[in-house]
Amino acid sequence: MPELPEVETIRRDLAPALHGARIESVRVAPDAERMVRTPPAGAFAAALRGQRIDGIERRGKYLVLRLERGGALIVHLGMTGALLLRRVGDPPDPYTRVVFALDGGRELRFSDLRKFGNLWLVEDPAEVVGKLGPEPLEGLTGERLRAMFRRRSAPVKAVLLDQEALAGIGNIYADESLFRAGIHPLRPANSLRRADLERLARAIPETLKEAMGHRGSSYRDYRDAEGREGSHQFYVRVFRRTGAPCFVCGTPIARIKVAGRGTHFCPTCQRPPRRRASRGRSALSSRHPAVVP
DNA sequence: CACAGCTCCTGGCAGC
DNA sequence: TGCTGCCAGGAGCTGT
Repeated sequence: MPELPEVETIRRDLAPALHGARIESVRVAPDAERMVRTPPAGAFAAALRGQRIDGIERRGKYLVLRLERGGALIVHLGMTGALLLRRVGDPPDPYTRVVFALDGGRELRFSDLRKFGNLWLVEDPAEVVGKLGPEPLEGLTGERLRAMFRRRSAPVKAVLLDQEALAGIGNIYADESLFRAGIHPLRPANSLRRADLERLARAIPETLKEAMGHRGSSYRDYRDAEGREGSHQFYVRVFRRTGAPCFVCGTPIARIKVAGRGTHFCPTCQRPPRRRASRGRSALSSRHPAVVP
């Protein structure tokens, strides 16, 4: 699953090759037209023909390809998307949904088994990435997290996955960051104490940078622009290590569901939240019984 | 507004 | 062996 470290790895791979490249033509597979969000696939392909790529940026998990004549091609890789830099005539890549033919006999292929990926051609990138929260690698502090979490009673992991809160963190790095910070994924975000927030503000960029050093994590589908796997899956502390011993204390890693996602943590290193009051009559409410009409 | 739950999509895999 | 049905999950959408 491409999250920030994977998308940034792809961006760095593609940047030198794509800078100044000219798009000769674009082909969208008929069964993948809905992956092109705007404009309609035909207009999308026509408008890109002849455009030169001016630069490639990343915002959260989105890649923003600036076009010389203005506007931007924006790509989100979804769950299983890959952007592969190939040459015309190279062996076909399975699940290729969109092909950008470039000058010099090169091709940029968008392969995506599950079709969760999306593409946009827009005048202003803010139309797509404008609502994203801040970049976690740019000046994250405990204070900023506190402001972000202030009105959020959802589990802290759910808020970390919210791209409008913080951009670029997905399921792997949410679990890894919370482990590194020693915070239980079910703690309500707005219940974190200042020390928790400071540790989390350090843990998130550390986790992301370490993963980038390993060129991302490949579980099944992630590939870089050359089709190679990352290696960070061999270095994760908790993600998909259910039942295996915690590297710190030896306790078996637990797996629960949070915000609909498989969630992995160490029950010893990440202390559970204070249990909520039971739904039955609490001592408090029985002292103040509701007035029955 | 915040949040939970549903939807999309497909290959892999458990269970029968 | 081969079928059925469940699972994985990013993000957009709906309902509360």
